[in-house]
Amino acid sequence: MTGKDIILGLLIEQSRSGYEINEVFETVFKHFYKTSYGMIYPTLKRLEKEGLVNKEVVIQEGKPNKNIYHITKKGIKQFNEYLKTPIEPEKRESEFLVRMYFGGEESKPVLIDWLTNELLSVENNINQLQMDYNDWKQKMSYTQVIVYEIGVAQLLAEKKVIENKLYELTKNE
Amino acid sequence: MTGKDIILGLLIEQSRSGYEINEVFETVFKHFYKTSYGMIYPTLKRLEKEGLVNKEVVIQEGKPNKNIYHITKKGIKQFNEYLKTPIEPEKRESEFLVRMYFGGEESKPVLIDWLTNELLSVENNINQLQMDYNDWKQKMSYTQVIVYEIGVAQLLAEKKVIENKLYELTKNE
DNA sequence: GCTGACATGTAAGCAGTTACATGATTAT
DNA sequence: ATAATCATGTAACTGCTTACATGTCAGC
Repeated sequence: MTGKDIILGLLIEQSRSGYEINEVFETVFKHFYKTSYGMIYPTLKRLEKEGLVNKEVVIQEGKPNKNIYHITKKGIKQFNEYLKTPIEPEKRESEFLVRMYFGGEESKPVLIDWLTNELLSVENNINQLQMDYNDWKQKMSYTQVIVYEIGVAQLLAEKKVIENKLYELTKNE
Repeated sequence: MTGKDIILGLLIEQSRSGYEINEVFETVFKHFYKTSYGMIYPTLKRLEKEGLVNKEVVIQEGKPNKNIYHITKKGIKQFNEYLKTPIEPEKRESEFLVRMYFGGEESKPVLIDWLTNELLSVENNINQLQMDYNDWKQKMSYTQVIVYEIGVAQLLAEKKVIENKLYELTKNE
């Protein structure tokens, strides 16, 4: 799975500009895939050259022009080919957990600081996910609800462990 | 955070060979960081050239020789410098969740298949984590127990959601 | 006049991954 | 014989990230 596959999927859902694709990556999607404009624009260009998408220049009032990309038959075919490949195991890189792993010698206040920051970050993610959910739940498919529910459940699980540990670390002071 | 930082951390814990470093990456660690020999050996070589580690060749009976790497003062200093950098947000790439996101048009049997496979994979991860925990809990630091508990909690949370969805999908058949 | 949302791009560099290559020893 | 475990490495490639670069228009 590369950025190309995901962009094709998003363009099958509906025609979009690079900017709009990035908006999708910044809401629900960012909980299981991270990327940047530096990947999106060059990929769209390449996709067009390969005949997998068509570019349409849309002149807007009060806003800069935008390039809307439409999927082609070849693009749909390509995405269906991707769907046949085996699902890769999840890749995860958590610097918070790495630091915790190595943090055995750290003092209580340092651990409390790390855990408190992670708790804040987890709580922000939960809030963002729930806001995204409220905005989009009318349009969400059955499987998208599953994605949302797994995301929230995992964040809540992490939150609970951290809260318990923070309680343990602070109760005797 | 790069592979270099983590290898330095593991060599502060204790002196190890490249092979032994990989063993650590294949147990607890793999739940929050993935890598391969192709990163480990070149990094150890570079670390030695930079004077952050020292190589010792150990001749073994009944096994091939191995290169044990020992951290130097400069290496410890370098690791402490790393510890001062801000913690990067978690990077996650879940192809299962990407497929689910795009899977709105798939038939029930296909969804059941995807969810069942993911459930198996999650259950395997839980079992592996619990086995690692039983093997190492005597030596684990307080913070390593936290890492373990967060890992298990998140996997159990995902398991629960998938089981509920599978029940929903299969009850009316 | 300036901030913020909207909008598109490039180029250098990096931190790996993948595939290949080799070999000893032990257990079956 | 042959599979499994132990053990070390390289070289080509890749897929992105980071930083840079540019610009419009709306609202305050």
